[in-house]
Amino acid sequence: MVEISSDVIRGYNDTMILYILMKEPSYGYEISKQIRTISDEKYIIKETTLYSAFTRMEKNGHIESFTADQDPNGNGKKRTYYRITDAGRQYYREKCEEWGLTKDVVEKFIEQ
Amino acid sequence: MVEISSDVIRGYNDTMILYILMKEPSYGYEISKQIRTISDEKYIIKETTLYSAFTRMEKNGHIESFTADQDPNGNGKKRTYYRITDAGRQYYREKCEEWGLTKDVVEKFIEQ
DNA sequence: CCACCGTACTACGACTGTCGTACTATGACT
DNA sequence: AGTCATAGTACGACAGTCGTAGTACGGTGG
Repeated sequence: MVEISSDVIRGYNDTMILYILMKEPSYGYEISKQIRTISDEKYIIKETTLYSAFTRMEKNGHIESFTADQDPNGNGKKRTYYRITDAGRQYYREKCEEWGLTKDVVEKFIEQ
Repeated sequence: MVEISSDVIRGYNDTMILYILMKEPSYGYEISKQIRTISDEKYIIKETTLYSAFTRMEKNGHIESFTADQDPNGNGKKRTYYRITDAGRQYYREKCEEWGLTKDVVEKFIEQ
């Protein structure tokens, strides 16, 4: 049974990051820009929140990091990329399920 | 303009409490039972979370406490009741608006 | 008669995630 | 020469939640 957690955005930052990494590996700056555009500028994740999420998520095994050149010509400049793992995909699916539940619960207490 | 906050359930506990207090003043134990039943047993607020919410909310001016007899016959046993203030009602309305925004944002990152 | 359950809390401390602030470093543009 | 965009790292504060525990009272069951 899906357990409802006590954090939502606080818990859903990880979910947003995973959603982006589902398509292809990416890196911090790019992910933050994507979150901004996908949310229509309504949510701008703080840098520190994002990078501390990476650390946590890598520890949890939801993502893996690797370094790659900034441009394909490979002139030395490196970036840290992240790629979603199977555990991360699994976690994402669970969070999506949990969201349905959470939304239903919260909406019972919301008017309009 | 409504700002999106980073906490949802974490921030919506207060909203749930206010929702209940909109109807009539109530007290801790009763509120916790109502949250459980309204949410169809899907969300059970922890006692410590609830009572620390009361302290915070009274400090914020969203609720007011008063003591009253446990039963109308008034045989000495007292309970701490809480009543919503105008500021609390205002806050509740804002949170409801914010919820619409938050939901839309989160759902852009959710599949299904 | 005593143990336990439901009621109605309070106290304390730990933990987690977020966020403010600040700093580094590079390349492009002006 | 200065500023902006990029791409981060480090550190510490803070808020809200939660585990644990303890108090107190009344009613019910064995």
